[in-house]
Order: sequence, then C-alpha cells, then structure tokens
Amino acid sequence: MTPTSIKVACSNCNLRELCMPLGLNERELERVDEVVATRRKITRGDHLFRNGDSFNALYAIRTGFFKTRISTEDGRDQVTGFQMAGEIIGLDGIVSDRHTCDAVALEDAEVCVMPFERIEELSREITALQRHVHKIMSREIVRENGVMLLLGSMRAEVRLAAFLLNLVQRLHARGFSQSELVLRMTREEIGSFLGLKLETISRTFSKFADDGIIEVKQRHVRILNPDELKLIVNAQTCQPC
Amino acid sequence: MTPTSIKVACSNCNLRELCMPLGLNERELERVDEVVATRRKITRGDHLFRNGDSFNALYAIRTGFFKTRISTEDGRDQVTGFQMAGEIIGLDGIVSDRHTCDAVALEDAEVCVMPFERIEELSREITALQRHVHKIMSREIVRENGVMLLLGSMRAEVRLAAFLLNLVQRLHARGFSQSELVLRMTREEIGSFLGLKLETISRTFSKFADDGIIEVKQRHVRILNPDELKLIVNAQTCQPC
DNA sequence: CGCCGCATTGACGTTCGTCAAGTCTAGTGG
DNA sequence: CCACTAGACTTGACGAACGTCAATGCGGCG
Repeated sequence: MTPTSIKVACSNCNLRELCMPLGLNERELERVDEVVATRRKITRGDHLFRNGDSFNALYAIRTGFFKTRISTEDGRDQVTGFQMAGEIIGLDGIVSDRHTCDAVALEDAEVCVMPFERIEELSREITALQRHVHKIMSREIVRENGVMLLLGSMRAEVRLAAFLLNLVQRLHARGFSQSELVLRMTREEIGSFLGLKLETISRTFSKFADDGIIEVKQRHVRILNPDELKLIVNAQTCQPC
Repeated sequence: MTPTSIKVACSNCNLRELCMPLGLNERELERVDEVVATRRKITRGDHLFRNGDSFNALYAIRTGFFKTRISTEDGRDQVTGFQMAGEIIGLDGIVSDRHTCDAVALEDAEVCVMPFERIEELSREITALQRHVHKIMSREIVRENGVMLLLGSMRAEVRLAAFLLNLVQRLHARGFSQSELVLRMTREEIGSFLGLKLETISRTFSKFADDGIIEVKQRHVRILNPDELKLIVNAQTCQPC
C-alpha cells in the first residue's frame, strides 16, 4: 500500500470535530465509519443534486465549497446558503424523499456520501449519533431563522456586513485567517443570498472600502476593521442619529 | 367516568394524521401515547417559551394559534412563522439545549408537551417514529427555504398573496373553508413575517380588494378569486409587460 | 491579442418606508 | 344604552433605499 491510498475514515478525518459527534468510544467510531458509503468528486459548476432528484443520502463536505438554491418555474432563484468543508448538505430531501433545491459546487469539491438509511439504522443504536443528527437539523433551522431576520428587516450594509462576519468566522473555525478571505461566489450569488442585486453588493463593497473598513480586490477581501463591521450589524439603528 | 373525562390520547386524537406517523400498529400507537407527558394551556398573549429558556420538550399544538419570532438586543424582531393545530413547535431548541426564539399564543391554546428525551428514546425503537421526527425537521427546513425565497426576491403583492394562499391551504387541510379565513395576527405581525411594514400590508390588502380579488373586513378575509392570487405568485414577472 | 465573464460606476425610476392624520371596532364603565 | 377609550387599521404625502439600465473597466484564458 502506497501512502496515497491511505483509507480516509471519519475516525482519522481532520474534520471529525466539525461533522461527527464527540465522545464516541473506539468501537462506535469504527461503526460510524461505515456510514460513509463512498466518496464523490464534483467539479466546479457541477451539481451535487438537483431539485426533483430522489433523496438517498446526506453529504458531508470534505473539501470545496457549495451553494444551495431554490428556483421557481419562472426563472427566479434564490441562494439559500453557502456550505464549506465539515458541513452537511441534503437535509431538505428527507421530508418528501426528493430534493427540493439544487446544490452546486463553487469550486472543485469532494463529499462523503452517507446513505440516509444507514444513518437512521446506526442512530437507533448509537445514542450520541442520534442526538448529533437531531442537532445538525436543528442547527440548520436556527441558521435559516437568522437569515430570515437578515432578509426581513435589515438594510443592505447590515446584510453584507453580517454575511462577511459569518464567512470569516466559519473560515476561522477551519484554521483560516480571521481577516482575509477569498470569496468563492460572484457578486450576483451574494446578492441572491442576501436578497439584493449585484450592483448593490458592488456598491456596498465600495462604500466599505471607502470607509476603510475593508480592502476589496476582486474576490479577495481583507477585513481591516472588524469592530466597525460588528457595529454596523448590531447598532444598525440610528446610523444618522 | 363521565364523557367529559375521556382521556385525550394520540391514538384517538383527531389531529393524529397531522402530527403522528401513519402505519403504526396497535401496540406502537399505545407506546407513542406515552410520549405526551402532559398538556398545557396558554392564554392569548402568553409565551409558550422564550429565547434563552432551557429546552426540554417539543410541543404539538392541539388547539390555538402561535407565532414564533426572534429578536435582537436592539429591539428589532422578526416573526419567523405562524403555527396552527397539528403542527410541532420548539425544534429550534435542540441544537443548543436552549430555545433561540419566542413562541407566543395569538389565541388561547393548548399544547401536548413531549419531552425530547422520551421522543429520542422511543424513536430508537419505533422506526416509523424516527422517520417521522426526521421528516418534521426536514419539513421545517424546506418551509424556511420557501420563506427565504419570498423575502429575498419578491414584491409586496407577491409576498402577501403567497402568505394568504399558504394560510387557507393549511386551514383547508384542517377542515376549514378554502375561501374564507379569520386572521389571528395583526397587520404588523404579518408585516414582520413578510419583511414589510404594516402600512404596506394594509395598502396591499386594499389593492387586492379594489381589484376584486379578496374581500377584507378587519381580520375577516374572503378570497373571491384564488386563481388571480396564484397568478400573482407565479407570474410575478412582467406584470406591466 | 482579443474575447468573455465578472465587476464597477453613474443616472434615473420604482417600491416601499416614514410620518402623520384620521377612522373603525370592541371593550369598559357610567 | 350610550359615551369614551385604546388599539388596530386605513390612507395620503413625501423621501430614502434599492432596482434597473447602460456604459465602461478589468483580468484571466484560449
């Protein structure tokens, strides 16, 4: 066996703490490894699944970056989230055995395919796994609550500031810089997520740059003044007062 | 035993089909009855739970009508949903063992208290229940996806039309009229849910009434032309074209 | 080198929010 | 029974924020 063929298992995956329950014993960890049926590579621009596809599995992102979106027949669509390594994707499919949104890779990616039958089977035996699955779904519900708040009652600057802070925070949890990031998505995709047009995103980036809060060069963003960003998010009342 | 003291159990609850899994055998049904620890009455205006409360149980609504909302420290808040009989409330609390939103009764209500520990325990044994719990959480995720689409890319008329159609559809599933409904919430609450101000809700109601699509008398709404409402939702492109 | 997709910027229009005045309704108490 | 009140709702006038349209810039890739 050459080093390149080392078996990648949850038990030795560096994303373990992000996507697996803690506190499993040796034996349980081995069994959880069996949840991952296969791995699958997706090239940038390709779909992991589409609206209408039959639902079989959840996917844990090993590498890469995804967006999920829903589209209406009349061509409108809305990005519902951006997902990165260690996050779970596909929960929308459980209710009706069909996916109700599209998942598109924004860069070359690899996912662990976890057949949902197997997850259910094993989580009947391993309490910690059962609890973990529930928490992951609940977390997604809470996340979407937050997005609804953003979309429902915040101005463009607040939305973009919150978006940037959320991104760096998640990247930081994965060992990346707290102040520098490379956007994997276009202005249009950010806009779709935040309920704004791409021109508004562009203008707001420019305004933040003018104010010395960030530095923007295409998709490279450096956060110069994170406190100011947080201020925009929290004290979005009385900007002019 | 007088007729008034008949024990209310899931197995003979008329909401069974809305909130319980189908296809259980006699024995399983009896066990599921045990999930409901107690019932609890909430008077109009009172909280079922609040942001920060410790999470112990999910609640099945037996009667009444709720709103859930999240609030920020600076006083802003956003209604994240309206819940009616047969629906499950409290899923937000699972992830962190604390509730992250408020649930407020919009009319006198009664809920079945289902300790989450018991749900988890029993769903390890009864596969259908396990599946059901997963579906309920997934449904909530999909519902929120839909709300995000509404909030992110739709005009006021579309939002309100979609809201009304959703409400009557859910009421119809509970045996109420397809064309007539009584709103349990204020214009302000509708607005908060739809990311609009109460004046905009009021104006849009008036416009629909002028167009002969609905009849509005305070909180009583009669839908005269449901097809037109659906048209507004679906063909919201090219209204002026 | 030139093309193409993405991004920026400006001018203008639309939609919705804000502020304010006024109306309706249900509930309360004389 | 009616007057009074408080809260919810309606409506109008105006302005701000964001969308739309269009021109231009920039960078990567064949």
